[in-house]
Amino acid sequence: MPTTGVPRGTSARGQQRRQALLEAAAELIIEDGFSAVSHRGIAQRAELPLAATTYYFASLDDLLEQALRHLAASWLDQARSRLAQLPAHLNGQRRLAEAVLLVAIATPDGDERDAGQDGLALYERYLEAGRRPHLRTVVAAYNHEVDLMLREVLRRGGLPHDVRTARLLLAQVDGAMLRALAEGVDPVPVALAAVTDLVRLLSR
Amino acid sequence: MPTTGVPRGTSARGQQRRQALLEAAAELIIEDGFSAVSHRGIAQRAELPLAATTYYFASLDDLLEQALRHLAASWLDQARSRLAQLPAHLNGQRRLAEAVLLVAIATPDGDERDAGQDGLALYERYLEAGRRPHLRTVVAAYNHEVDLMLREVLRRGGLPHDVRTARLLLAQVDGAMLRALAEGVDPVPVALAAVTDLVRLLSR
DNA sequence: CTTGGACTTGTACGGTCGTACTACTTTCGG
DNA sequence: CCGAAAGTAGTACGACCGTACAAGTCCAAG
Repeated sequence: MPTTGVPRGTSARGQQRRQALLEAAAELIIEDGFSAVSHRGIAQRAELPLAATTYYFASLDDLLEQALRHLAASWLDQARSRLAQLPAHLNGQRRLAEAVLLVAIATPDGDERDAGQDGLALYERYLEAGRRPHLRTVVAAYNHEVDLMLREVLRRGGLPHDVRTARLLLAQVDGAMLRALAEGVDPVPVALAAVTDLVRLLSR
Repeated sequence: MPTTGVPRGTSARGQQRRQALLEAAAELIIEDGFSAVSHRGIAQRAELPLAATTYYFASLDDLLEQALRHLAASWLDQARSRLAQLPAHLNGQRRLAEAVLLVAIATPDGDERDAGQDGLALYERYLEAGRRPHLRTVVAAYNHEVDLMLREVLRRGGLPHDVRTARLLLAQVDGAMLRALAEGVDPVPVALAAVTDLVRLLSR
């Protein structure tokens, strides 16, 4: 269903333009943060006129919500493809911890990145959703999917794979990452150490 | 040292006004979020003219940094006073988990609040610090103090009280709180359950 | 070919923003 | 008591913002 009562952008070209705007918005969210995204910024990034942003989307809120949905979907896609590449049995706490990070952190190009600014967007979604109720369902659905994947990782590691444990893992990753990002430390090693500790506790 | 080379607000009245502005800014950060705070909003809240905000502070960034410092200090004060009221021995995993939350979460009026919007500011500091390097030291120092208090709580609970364990606890609280806030769930019970699980793992 | 609706886009409106500036008042050492 | 410095505050400037709108183009149905 379209964003307004009036049909907008139903043609092939229209859908292309919508998509271009959403991707531009997603990039800006990652680079500059949620609150720094504007109609004009999106239009410039997508190389489209300003008015295109108001033609295809009812409001900036609407655009941002759909952009977040787009982001979450691509994050999930990546996490799923990473999970698919993992072996059926994860031996060793270190290997298990690495697998947890692979599905819990959706960095753009794998773990080679230092995730300087990019990681922030991953967590800004929490804040933004807390403030804007209509984003909550998006985040809740995303987190639920991550829970499921983490349970699968736990299962492959021979650990208890109930929901509580999965949530424990995700919260640990989020908390450790966020702290490292805030303190200007490389977040991935910090999160890896934290998750390794937690995995060690779980396998006692 | 003053915020600029020129001495500003050294008089008694000047210091009062500075403080009023900082407190107004802190309240606005908590209520509306970091990015929604403006010179005009602060001035209105403090019942001072707009120009007072630019007279006492070199820039909005400067004002926000000092406001965050003010907030962190008051959070630490509260956490310290709560820690002081705790018994010397914390018996039981539930009691220990509650103690962890008491020092790790600086809600304004204790745990009676549902921490609807207020909790967000606690975590928005992470995001803002990640984006603005000069805020990192503030957050890092705050977190370090919380680490120390959590180690004391662990000690009173008869659990290993090294830094790693304290960081594990804080990350768990932060991750669980943030998720609950984002999903619109009452965050304190969620965090309590998560910390209880972690404490159970630690005391095995 | 015509015509009506979808699509496109330059432009403009009203608003808020950070900050600078200019007068005015208060304070206080000499 | 006075003059300089500090403090105070009203106002203005340029920039950016979300959004509305009118005038244009395009295209398929009649």
